[in-house]
Amino acid sequence: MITIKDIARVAGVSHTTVSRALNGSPLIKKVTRDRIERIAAEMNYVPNYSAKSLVTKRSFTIGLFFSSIEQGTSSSFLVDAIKGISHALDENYNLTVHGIDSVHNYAAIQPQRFDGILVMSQSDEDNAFIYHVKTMGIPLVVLNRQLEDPGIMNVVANDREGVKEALDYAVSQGHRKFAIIEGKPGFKSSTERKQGFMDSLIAHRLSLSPDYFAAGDYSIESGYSAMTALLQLADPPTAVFCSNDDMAIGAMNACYASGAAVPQQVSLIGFDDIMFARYTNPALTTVRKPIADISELGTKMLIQLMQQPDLTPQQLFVKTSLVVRDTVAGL
Amino acid sequence: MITIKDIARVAGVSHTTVSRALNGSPLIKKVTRDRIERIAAEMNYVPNYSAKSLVTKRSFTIGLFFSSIEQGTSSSFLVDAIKGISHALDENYNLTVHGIDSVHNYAAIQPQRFDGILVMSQSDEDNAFIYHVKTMGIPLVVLNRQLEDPGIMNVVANDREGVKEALDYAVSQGHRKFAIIEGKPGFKSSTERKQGFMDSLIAHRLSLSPDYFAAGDYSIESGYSAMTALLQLADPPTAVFCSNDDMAIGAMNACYASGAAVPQQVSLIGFDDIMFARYTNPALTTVRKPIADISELGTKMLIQLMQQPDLTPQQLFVKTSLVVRDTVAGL
DNA sequence: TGCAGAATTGTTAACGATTCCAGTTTAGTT
DNA sequence: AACTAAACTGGAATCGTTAACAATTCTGCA
Repeated sequence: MITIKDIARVAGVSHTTVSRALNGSPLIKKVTRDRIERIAAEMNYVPNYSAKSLVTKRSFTIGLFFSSIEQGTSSSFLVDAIKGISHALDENYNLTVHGIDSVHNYAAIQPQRFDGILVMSQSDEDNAFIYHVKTMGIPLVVLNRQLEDPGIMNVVANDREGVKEALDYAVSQGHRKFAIIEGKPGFKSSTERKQGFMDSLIAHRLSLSPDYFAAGDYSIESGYSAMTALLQLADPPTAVFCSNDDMAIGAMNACYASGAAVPQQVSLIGFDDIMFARYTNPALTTVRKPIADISELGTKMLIQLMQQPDLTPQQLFVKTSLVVRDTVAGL
Repeated sequence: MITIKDIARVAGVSHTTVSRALNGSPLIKKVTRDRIERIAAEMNYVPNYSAKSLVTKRSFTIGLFFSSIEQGTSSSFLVDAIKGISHALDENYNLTVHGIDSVHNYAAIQPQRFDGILVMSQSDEDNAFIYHVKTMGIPLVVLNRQLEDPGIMNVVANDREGVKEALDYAVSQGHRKFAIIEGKPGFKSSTERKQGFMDSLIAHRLSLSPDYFAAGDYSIESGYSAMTALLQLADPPTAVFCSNDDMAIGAMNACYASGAAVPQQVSLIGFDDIMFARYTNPALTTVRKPIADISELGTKMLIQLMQQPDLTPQQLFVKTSLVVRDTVAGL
């Protein structure tokens, strides 16, 4: 294994000079630096990060923690998240991945082990973990789930605006009677999406009938039963916004079961753009939550936070995009 | 930050003794050890892994590399894989995750940085990377994709047996006319699954008509067109085995388009049990590839390999399981 | 030419752990 | 009680790097 001392010997300088040259210190003359860099490259030198860490007290690893490793719904998140993060992350940082629910020993989550932590959060059950990280003083960014606490850096999708845009589109297609299947009660995302739904309807001076607000909890099953109820209304809606894609899939199945044609009879709009949205039959029109972008921006914020820990936490919103497929009919 | 020297001071012993006590050295008297362990726990001591790494030359991190981070199909893999791995992995090991295609500098993949490497492989394009790891002498296990090279530890699903079992089931449901949509030519998995298909048919003395062998390449589109062709046959099959779920989804859409009812007119069997398999309409009967189990077993093998690097590489097969849903009709 | 001050480079000591080798204590035997 | 072997503990070096401080080499100008 090549060390800076080996390079120093070859270059005829001290190992300190080598260290400085390789770390871009301004103390080193350009010719010396160039020569040392060339020699290092020739010798295939790779720095020993353990030694580096030991003295600089930085670990060069950032941790990605995500909720519900035991549940299925988060699966496509993860790849997108990792993609976005590695985009923003320096190549000699390590990204370690953990399920929050498999962290048994909170004491092991320490500043000396993580230079920074990203939490891909999907549920308020993550809060205990989030606050532990915060109290340990580890630079932290929470992704994907909107937090109430303004003291934590938070990057999320602009759900409200995204839903409004989708509804605007449906209005432009001629729809006037809109229903919503709401998300899990108590979740910030549920109220945000509902608000976007109402924003659009109000902007277009459309009526908001109480009958058209159906309860849901983000599960396929709840989408199914909510849709079934909606279809039994005397005057059913022509378009239904489902607060996530899972419920949209449930709703679509309910339509099949009730013999209601999608989209001719009922138009459907989802939210998330999960992988499966493009495979449904017909393919689901939905609002794409840009997980990769959220992750990339979050990582950039984390890096800033690592450099200046006193940076004021912000809440950042990333724009969603409307994915028009085949479940909204023109009237 | 608490170090062993702090503990030594409190315990009135040398830091050497503390190190030994905490690492289970037999040289330390039981009473001394117990006392030191108690003090360490009281002081919330957490070892500094950088220091440990520096002297022991172990990094305490194992790397998970997976192919095609830029493609979608692998998404559900990743969560399952991480789940399985963390099951088998000691809590003070770090698991770092990387996309193979985002590794630009092979030189950074070094023994000093990884105690071991797992490759979740989906394509033979990974081979270059795999051989780099091998030549670097890093303990290595390749998961999910069957390798030709017997010199590399390899854990895969028993595709052949799994397909056979699924076909046996379809036969038991009364089917006699079976078609197959094959996987990507040249892939080991394609031939294995095809072989399982034929094994079952031969065992049941059913005929293998060349018309019933349709080419595919594991893509949704190829499933669609293969199925379309199959439906236009004068004597179409009653059951079609699709070599993966993606093609099964394409095939199902082709059935919709041609007005062939699934499963009444055509029964469909997939392979993989991807997340969406349960969401299709009707829900897809398929062969579950036990990614979590593969990953867990692979990790165990990797740990063994790390302890005794001269262990003879093996090829291990993990049993699949048949997931009966709604796409195979009883005749 | 000589010299101050700037620009470079080098010496040495950390960082927190393990480990070799030596030193001390304890126990067992005579 | 004396001696020896076994059991246990400690001192000091080491891993590869950075960084405080010291030392050296250049500059430019009187």
